[in-house]
Amino acid sequence: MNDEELGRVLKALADPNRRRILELLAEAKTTCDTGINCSRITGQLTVSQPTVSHHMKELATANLVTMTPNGTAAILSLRRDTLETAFATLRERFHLSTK
Amino acid sequence: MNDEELGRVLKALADPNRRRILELLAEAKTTCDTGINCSRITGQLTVSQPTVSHHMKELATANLVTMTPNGTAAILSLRRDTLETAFATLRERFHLSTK
DNA sequence: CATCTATATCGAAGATGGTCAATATAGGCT
DNA sequence: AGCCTATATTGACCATCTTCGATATAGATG
Repeated sequence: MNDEELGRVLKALADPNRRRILELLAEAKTTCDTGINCSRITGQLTVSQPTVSHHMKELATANLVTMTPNGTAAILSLRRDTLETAFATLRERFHLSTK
Repeated sequence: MNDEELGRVLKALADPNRRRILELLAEAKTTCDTGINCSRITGQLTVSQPTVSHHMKELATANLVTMTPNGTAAILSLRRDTLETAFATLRERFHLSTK
């Protein structure tokens, strides 16, 4: 992963609301839910719908979530692979043990 | 690691110049150098000395570097433990495998 | 003490970022 | 067609961030 992509991921992770969104997606996956959409997320946060939409776009641009349109809504899912790649890149750049 | 500390770490990592600083510290350590100080870092980057000083403060606040004063200069070192803790916290929050 | 080198602080400028209300777009349903 | 629900876009506001020049502080050294 190059520095530009890494920067997008880290900038995306730097906001508390975006971290919360990713957390909600992670939880939704493990509870074997039917899936979570933007309006469900808006219900969980204390920010407006346009703000959530903005954050989702940032997360999608950073390849941290995929948004596949499904009718009116969108199926959201966490890109764990991108997180893994980002962590691996950071480990390499900072000479951390690659355990 | 709580969300506030995590936020500081991620925000610190979100800037390219700060990532470069951490990288220089990581390299300095592995090359068994006598150590690197702020002026050496200023020489490697394309930003001014006050800017480097500002970034060092941010990195120190995030516990990503320690700056122990040594005479006129300062001995800088990378806090790998903080990085490890941050990664572990993110892994836990996003339900990634804790390998 | 004077001076040099290293780092920090101040104050300001410009850029970027998070947020909202208002509005637009678009798919599904009656 | 008309409406409802879900998401996106626009435009603006305010806060934060990065950066700089100028200056201050402080330790070392002649």
